[in-house]
Amino acid sequence: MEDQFIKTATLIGDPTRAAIMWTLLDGRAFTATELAIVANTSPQNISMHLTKLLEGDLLSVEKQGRHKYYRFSNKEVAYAIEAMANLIPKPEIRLKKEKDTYPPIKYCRTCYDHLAGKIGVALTDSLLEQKIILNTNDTFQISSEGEKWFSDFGINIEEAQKQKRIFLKPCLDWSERRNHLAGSIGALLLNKMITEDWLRKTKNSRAIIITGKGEKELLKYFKIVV
Amino acid sequence: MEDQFIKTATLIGDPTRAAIMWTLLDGRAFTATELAIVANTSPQNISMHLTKLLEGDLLSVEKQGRHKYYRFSNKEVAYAIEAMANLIPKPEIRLKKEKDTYPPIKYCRTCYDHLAGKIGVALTDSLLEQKIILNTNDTFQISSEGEKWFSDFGINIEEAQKQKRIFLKPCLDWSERRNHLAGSIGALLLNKMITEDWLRKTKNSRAIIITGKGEKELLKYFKIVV
DNA sequence: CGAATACTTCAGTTTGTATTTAACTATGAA
DNA sequence: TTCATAGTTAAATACAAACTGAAGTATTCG
Repeated sequence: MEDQFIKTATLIGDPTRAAIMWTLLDGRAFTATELAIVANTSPQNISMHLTKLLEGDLLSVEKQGRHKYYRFSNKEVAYAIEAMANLIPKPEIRLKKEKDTYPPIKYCRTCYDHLAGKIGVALTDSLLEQKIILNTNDTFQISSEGEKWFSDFGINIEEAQKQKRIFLKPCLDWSERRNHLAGSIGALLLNKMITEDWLRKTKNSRAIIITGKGEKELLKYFKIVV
Repeated sequence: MEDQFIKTATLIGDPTRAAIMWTLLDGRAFTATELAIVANTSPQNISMHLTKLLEGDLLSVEKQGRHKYYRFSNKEVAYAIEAMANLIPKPEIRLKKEKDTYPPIKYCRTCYDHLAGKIGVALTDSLLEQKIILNTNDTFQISSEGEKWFSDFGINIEEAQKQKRIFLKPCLDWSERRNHLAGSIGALLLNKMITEDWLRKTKNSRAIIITGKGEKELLKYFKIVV
């Protein structure tokens, strides 16, 4: 078992391959050429590395015409890379921006079934600021005003609470190193935004597209600039 | 941020250093010489690698006389290594042992504040088998007999349920790849066993020692052979 | 169809970094 | 004191594995 672990560790621990994994963490699927560009190397070389990652079962491919789309083969891989990203030494000073809107969204992805990425964090911040949810020592709770807010928004909280899965929990986002909403509430919010066509899921990827309607509504409800 | 990630990945991704991390995952603190032995290399070499891991803030040291004890510098490191260990390709066939006791414990460690390692898994299995807890699609629940059992055991469930933290949840163990008890119940069980002197915490490590009394009681209550 | 793009394969070269050899300091035991 | 053990440092060496160049296949597009 030890050698197996060493194999996996050395597989991830090559500069070019680590760059690949880092890029794929964004949730989208990338072509070999795209990965060669971001990893700053030749097509031949990236091809070799991608083969190794495939053999190690860390990635999966899908062929579309003359393109090959690579992405993580399963969520455990994403978890591992996120956990590793979490070990990056923290910057000393965090610049605290005093603005009344949240910074523009660079990308938008789902953390398996709830919203993560910059939008997930911004959304969570906004919910906290509006006191819709409350943070008491890293546990989220819905306030009494929040209960009204969710029902106005069209989400039935009682039903969510009945579900087996954990109702409401924070989930550390690697890119922002801040908590965003997970649990069934996170999933319900995501779902609602998709049915309302604020957001659309993309095929074969964890990435999410923001519609024109979504852009307006996100600004209105959450002061998020897309 | 990308280069930082690459640095971390390559730091872990050297065979000798990966072997070190794998060894330390057990929770105990090891001396440089011990690590050289398990990693199958020379003292000079292990010294070089340990220096790099210290510089990367992945490990911390404590000097005791002429010995230096190395261990993970924080829990995030353990999380990351566990997440990586989770990527190891699963063995095709799982040998299912049909015994009426659980296999001997090789080591015993806490997963931050609940019992993990072989003993944690064996304990959870035993609780499941005795129908003290029930597993319904990867969510644990306490049965009605279980409620009585816990109160007989000296654990007040009602109080635990009032706590903010998640009451009862499974936690995937890297070594056994099986769920064990986390949440407040896991912590309470661990605590109880410590106050009853079945188990003792060791200084400077996540490892746990089983006392003579504990050995008898674990067999009696849970059919666990230590 | 031919030309361009996307990707792969293979053989040869380079290079980064792990390891070895050797000499040194510090602590503990006899 | 003297010897043994624990660990470090520095320079020289070795080597695996990444990379390069050249040539190949497959697909799309005009």
